[in-house]
Amino acid sequence: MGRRKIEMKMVKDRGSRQVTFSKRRNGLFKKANDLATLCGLEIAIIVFSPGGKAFSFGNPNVEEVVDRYLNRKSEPIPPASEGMFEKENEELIDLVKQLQLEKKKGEMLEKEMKSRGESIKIEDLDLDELLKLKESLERLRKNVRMKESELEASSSLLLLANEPVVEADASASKTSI
Amino acid sequence: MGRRKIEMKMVKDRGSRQVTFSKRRNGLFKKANDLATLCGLEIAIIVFSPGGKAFSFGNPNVEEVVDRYLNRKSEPIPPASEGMFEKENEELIDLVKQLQLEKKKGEMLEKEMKSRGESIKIEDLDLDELLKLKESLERLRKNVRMKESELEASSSLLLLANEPVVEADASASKTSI
DNA sequence: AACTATTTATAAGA
DNA sequence: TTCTTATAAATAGTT
Repeated sequence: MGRRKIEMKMVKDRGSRQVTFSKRRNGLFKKANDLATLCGLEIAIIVFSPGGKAFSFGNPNVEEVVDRYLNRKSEPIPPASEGMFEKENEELIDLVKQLQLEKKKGEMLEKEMKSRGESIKIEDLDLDELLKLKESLERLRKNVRMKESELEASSSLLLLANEPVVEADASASKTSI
Repeated sequence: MGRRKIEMKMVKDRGSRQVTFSKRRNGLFKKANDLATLCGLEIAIIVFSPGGKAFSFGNPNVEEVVDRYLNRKSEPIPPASEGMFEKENEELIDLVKQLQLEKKKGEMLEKEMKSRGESIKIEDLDLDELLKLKESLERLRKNVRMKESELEASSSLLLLANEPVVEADASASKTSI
């Protein structure tokens, strides 16, 4: 589905096959996510890459769907309640406030992480969450930039991301995450 | 993908939802079949229809893929090395990609948030993104926990290595997140 | 189920 | 690898 139609048989070239796999896996997972969203249903995809590595997508998660499938149970997904959103809102507000605090204090988050050293636990949900939010904001940076009329918003996000503003130059256009 | 673009939220009308499900399930399974054919790999999809009925696709079959997925031996975490780091790094990247796929699911939370009139000094667009992100993070939490054992080592490393992002050029090592 | 006007996915290319 | 872009494929609304 691109420049040319391709034969539906195994791609011979190893490199091309890996590229095809990566692209189509992303597309497949997106389709699955769309389906889950549009129809509000449970779905799981498990795929082993040409290299033998397992990739998976699940709504709400792979294990739950697989378990339901293997045990032929059919429990409806509990709908989100009003109270739950209230709770989430409070958490979000706290998160944003924390991030704003980080913005003012500069490298506080990094220092905090370092000071806690090896004893840090993945179970520390707040910190874990902040880290992932930071990661996501890094990705958002690109999208926001695409909207030329919102450069200030971009700046805000960059500040919120608590990262130094690193303008990509010609030789450093590669962005992790 | 048709006469009009549709909102990525649950289709309200039951009939329409069923039609959407049927069409997109066929499309999804075809995509999965194409991927399996082109790349010669194992894949399984399990999905429960809005009516609670199970549909599945598997190459070579669902059971084999699920069994391989559930019984794969958790690979011993190799001693810290650059190679190991990159491997785990990519795994985290995949998780974040899944997070991004799900970030559109925060619509209700978003509206609820706005109705409360909480005035956080960020542009609406940015706030929207943050809200979606927050929802995504909540939904991703389970998956992250599932991967916990695999990611713990790398996560700790990433936390400790939370230096300002260094954009990699051709000669630099890939170290960001 | 079929039909199309559009949107989306993606094979090549850069 | 990431990003374009020309083209193939999927599909929403309709018949």
